[in-house]
Amino acid sequence: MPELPEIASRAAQMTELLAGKVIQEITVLQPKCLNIPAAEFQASLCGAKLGKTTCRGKWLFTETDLGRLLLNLGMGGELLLVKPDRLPEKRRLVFHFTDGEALSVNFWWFGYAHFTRPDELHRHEMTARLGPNALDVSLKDLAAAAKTQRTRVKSYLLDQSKIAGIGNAYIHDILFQARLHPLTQLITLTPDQISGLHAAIRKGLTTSLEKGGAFYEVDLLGRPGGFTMDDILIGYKEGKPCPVCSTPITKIKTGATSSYICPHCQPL
DNA sequence: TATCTTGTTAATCG
DNA sequence: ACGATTAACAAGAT
Repeated sequence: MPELPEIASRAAQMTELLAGKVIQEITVLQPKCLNIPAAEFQASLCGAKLGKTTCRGKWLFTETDLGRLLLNLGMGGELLLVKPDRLPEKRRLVFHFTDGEALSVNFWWFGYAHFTRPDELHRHEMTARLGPNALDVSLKDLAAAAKTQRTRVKSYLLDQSKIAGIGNAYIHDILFQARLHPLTQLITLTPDQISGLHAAIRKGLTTSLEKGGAFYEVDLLGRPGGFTMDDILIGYKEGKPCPVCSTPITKIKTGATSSYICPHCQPL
């Protein structure tokens, strides 16, 4: 559940469904996703009472009275609240609660479940450098950054230390709505283009956020998000006509990632 | 079999 | 120092 819309809706749901639960036992099926030895992780969180869950970028932060649980679902994953006899086949970690329910954690590639003690919150390297959530970045902030940051617009948007929460799925439509080629130098943007980009970020993310995230991820109860392919303008629609000018959408390589663009609407 | 992928870090080059 | 690029890492689908 990689990007901000999924993470933010999941955080809200976790607070709603998990706050108040007490961890009784933790099953660790994949120790590699932890930041500390499994035994220490289990000992640290057993007996913890869960508080609210918040998010920053692609990270979920669940507060407990014994420390903080940090989750990053990597390139896709599931958090499922189930009865212990209904656990999914694929799982890396299971939190058993004293009320008889269980939270199963899985990711299909690269994910993290980390723990920090209350006095070490600031020492967590992987989240310490995250920038503000994408929806909290003001037009003024973006304009200021665009004056000094010498990089390509796509690289900038994906840089979690600058803006947190945008990934390589939502970025296609964000750049399309802003009418910008991914490889455009940020520093060359006009004030109009910057305000267009700011609006496109908000539009691209809130549309999905309001629908509970993307269809390819499910919530704690196993329900898929309401943001479907029909809501996507050009992303993953190679060869299909651009909704604005009907030019076929193309897929191009942009560094290590791919980008879907309308070559007519987003010239370099 | 080869290649793709919603993420992040580290190493390397210019 | 900084930006760009590549590889690596715990998988699964096509």
